[in-house]
Amino acid sequence: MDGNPSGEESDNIDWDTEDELEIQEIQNLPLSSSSSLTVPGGGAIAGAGEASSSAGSSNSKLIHHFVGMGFSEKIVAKAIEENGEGNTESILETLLTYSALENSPQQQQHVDSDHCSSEYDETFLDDLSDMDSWSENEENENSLSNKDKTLLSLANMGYTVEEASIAMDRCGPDASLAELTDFICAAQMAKAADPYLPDENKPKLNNIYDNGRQKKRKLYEYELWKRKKQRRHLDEDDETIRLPKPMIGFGVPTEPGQVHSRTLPEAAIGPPFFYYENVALTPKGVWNTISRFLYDIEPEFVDSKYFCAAARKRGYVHNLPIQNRFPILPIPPRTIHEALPLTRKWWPSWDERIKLNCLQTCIGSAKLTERIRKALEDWDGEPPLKVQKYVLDECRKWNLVWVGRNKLAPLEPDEVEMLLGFPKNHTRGGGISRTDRYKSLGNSFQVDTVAYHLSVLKDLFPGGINLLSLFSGIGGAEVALHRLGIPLKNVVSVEISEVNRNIVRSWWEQTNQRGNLIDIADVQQLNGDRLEQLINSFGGFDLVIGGSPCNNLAGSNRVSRDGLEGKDSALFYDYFRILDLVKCIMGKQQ
DNA sequence: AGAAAGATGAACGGTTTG
DNA sequence: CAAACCGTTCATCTTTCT
Repeated sequence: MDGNPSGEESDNIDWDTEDELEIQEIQNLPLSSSSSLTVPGGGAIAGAGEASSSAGSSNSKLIHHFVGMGFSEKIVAKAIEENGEGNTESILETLLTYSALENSPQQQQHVDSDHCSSEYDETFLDDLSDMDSWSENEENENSLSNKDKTLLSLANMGYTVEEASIAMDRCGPDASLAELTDFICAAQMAKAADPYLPDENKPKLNNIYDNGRQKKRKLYEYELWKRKKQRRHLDEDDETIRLPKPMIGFGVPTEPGQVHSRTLPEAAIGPPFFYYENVALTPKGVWNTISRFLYDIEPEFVDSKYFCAAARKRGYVHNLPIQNRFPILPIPPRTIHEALPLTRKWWPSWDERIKLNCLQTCIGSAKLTERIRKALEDWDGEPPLKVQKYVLDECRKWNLVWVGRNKLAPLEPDEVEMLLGFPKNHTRGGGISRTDRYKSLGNSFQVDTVAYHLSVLKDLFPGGINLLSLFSGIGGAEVALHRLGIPLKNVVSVEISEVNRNIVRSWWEQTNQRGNLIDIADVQQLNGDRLEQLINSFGGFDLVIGGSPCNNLAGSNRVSRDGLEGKDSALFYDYFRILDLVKCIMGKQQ
């Protein structure tokens, strides 16, 4: 915008030159070229473990568990041998000791399988020793110096200890967290853009699945967890995020109890605005982690039952203003009767449901509804309480509605579309199966809820917005903005599923959008270069929005509810990575 | 015809919270 | 204790490809 580099003596000029100097000095420091923005994540290490460990026994499961934490299989086996399978706590202690002592060449090789630079080993050792001395201090004193606290915060945000300490040296002891992250980011950007560095030596800003770094991060995380546990043991100060009751966040249109203002942490303030969504009911600690990465913003937990006829408990982390929100009109039906009037005729008085439960990806089977019908037709009028209880439990579990005498049925796809705030037949056609419609819808936003939060953008961007939509799915964010009457100028939409991309594309065409829709299949393709190119072409994103995969967090998952480190839910870290890159690139251009 | 790919239906607990 | 939960996997049936 006002990036006018003419020779006026303003504060800006001073800032700029100083910045450049510092960046240049940084480049001369022995900063490893593999120093990159790193965050912990699921895939790589765990995958390697899966491939190499053989099937079946409880022992191999235990090995796998520790390999997943970032230790090598060899060392894990040794530690288990020494401690026995029973005592996981002491196995971990042993593993940590090993990792500090034994940085054998074999292990290094095992760790850096592919794309690690030659400087990598050095970095790894440095960081480990850094970590050790730090954790020793910790145990001796049982309190953190300010410096350590800052270091810890930076590490938690995904930066390496090395980057963090350089930044702290450079920015001085009084530097704020925001200044430090800006500095690190600037250094990374400068290095990535350095025309004198050969490409292969440039840091990969998007390279978050680097095996070795992940390993280091895992160790670091574990140390953190251990200390947290200790602290909790000392004082019962429970800092896990609690869900509000009623679950109305900063307020909903229909209920009293609005919060009119909040103070965002400095590092959280845009540009760009951002909006992150995921399920509210996660395993413990997940929302703490999400909030910590997303600049310590307090999540807003809202149940969509205040917006439509179905429950949908979700957490939203965003840096949007919260004043003067308004809902999409008309207000959608908010009871089952209003939403599905045809069911009223068959609805028995003993089924007191007013709202549906959360709309999920699977529906009840025909066999189940048939069983229920059989169980009900034995009684004329009201069945005994026992039967009522059975039927109601199944109704709530599967969101069944009454479609005939004694006859229950799951919702039709178009009914789900309506409840979630999508236009009818939004997911229909284009070769998508019924099952996949349910799946895509079950994974989507509730449009009215999200739109209520996004409504504040309408006055701020009367000419429309540039949108970066990650994990777009069937385009809940796009539909919400459109229904709010906010023009969409350039939309970059990242979505892995082809049918979902087709749904969004076809919606885009059918609603006669004037803007430009760019779709990308894989978040991994969105690296610093690509983002910079996109941002340069239309001048930055006004909003970065997305809900990352919840399947490893969601309560319905009986198989792989592995938390934020789960195979898919770990993509949250890509949301953070991309958001932070956008923040950095846009910050730099101003 | 037979293989391959796709669609459908059914069985599968556990964590967290109040 | 009740109540809720953006799900995964496997067998079987159906459709499509060779």
